[in-house]
Amino acid sequence: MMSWSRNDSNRFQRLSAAGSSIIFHASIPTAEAPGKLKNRDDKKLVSTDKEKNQNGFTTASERLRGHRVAVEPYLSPETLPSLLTSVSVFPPGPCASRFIPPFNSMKVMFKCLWKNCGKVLSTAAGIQRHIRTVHLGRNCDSDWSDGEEDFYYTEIKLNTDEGLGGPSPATPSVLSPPLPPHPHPPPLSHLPPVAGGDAHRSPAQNSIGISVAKDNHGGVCNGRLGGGGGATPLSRSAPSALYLIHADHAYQATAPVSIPSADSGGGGPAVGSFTPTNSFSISWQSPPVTFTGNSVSPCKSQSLGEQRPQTIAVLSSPPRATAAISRKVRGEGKKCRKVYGMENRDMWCTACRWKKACQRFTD
DNA sequence: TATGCCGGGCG
DNA sequence: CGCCCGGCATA
Ligand SMILES: [Zn+2]
Repeated sequence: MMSWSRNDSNRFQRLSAAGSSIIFHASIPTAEAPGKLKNRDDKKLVSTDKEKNQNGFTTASERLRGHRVAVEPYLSPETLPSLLTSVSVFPPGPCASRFIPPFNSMKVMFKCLWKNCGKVLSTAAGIQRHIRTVHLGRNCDSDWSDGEEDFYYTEIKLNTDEGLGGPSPATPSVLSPPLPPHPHPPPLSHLPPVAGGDAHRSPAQNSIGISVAKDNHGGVCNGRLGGGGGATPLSRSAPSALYLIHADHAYQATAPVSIPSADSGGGGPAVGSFTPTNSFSISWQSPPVTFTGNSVSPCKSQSLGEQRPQTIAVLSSPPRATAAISRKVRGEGKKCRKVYGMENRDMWCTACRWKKACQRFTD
């Protein structure tokens, strides 16, 4: 007759894994398919619960969980109800840095992210003007800008060697043996295709290119989320993942969601045993923390070559007004235990006696 | 460390 | 079910 109220959806479950990932996508995936993201024109959705379900990254995260990967959402300022989610791809090896490597010959372009546009210009001013006039309908004179255009275009870096021709999404091999030290990381398009392991593909066109690797030698983990429509590894809508996007809105706050590794339980030396079976959710609350480097695995010795994750940013629906829905925050009010004390345990409500959620002092 | 309570085990 | 408790997140 009584049911214990539990906010399972808000609970974090432990995940046994070490590793982190960065999701990237060159444009807001708005195609009509599972996992699609809504453009923020949809202001109605802002701050609503529905909005949260709009973003496919949650889903992506959900799936990543199966591969023991961490997802780090970056929140953009509240004025912009958009979310930058970053997931980095860690190649195997003991030391995975999460900084963007200096690419050889890169050419910076600016791509319009407006749905079905994709116009690419070589100057920021140009793209801004394009967006302002074409998409935002601000014919007004030149200069006026509230900065909104910024969110509809992105800076992309193209490898001039490969050009736009090869629509091969970045799919770092993660199962292959660690590469020898390499002064310069190879161009994205040279990355080997998905090596062994299970390659998961979502039928969605909006799939987010995700490749994951565990930086922990103990476990093997290779997953690829999305990237292809149907059975083809390369979707024509996917090539966007090729770009090394660089969202220059550096003011995002981070809300890192990392997956703790192994077991911390009392006594059991369970290091190395993994059981990725729990549910997973992301808290949109952004702690005052900023980017603090790798939180997953400290670089240990071993002179193996180091590879870096490719980092690309992504826009998605805004969390906004989420101050409340973070993780279960223990209620302030004192409960039976504290009120009556251990010695008067018989005065506690039954729930408290059974170590359940107090039903006498609810908050 | 203390508190709150989820998840699971037992009868 | 009622009841208890390990273990974990949080304060
Ligand atoms: Zn109580």
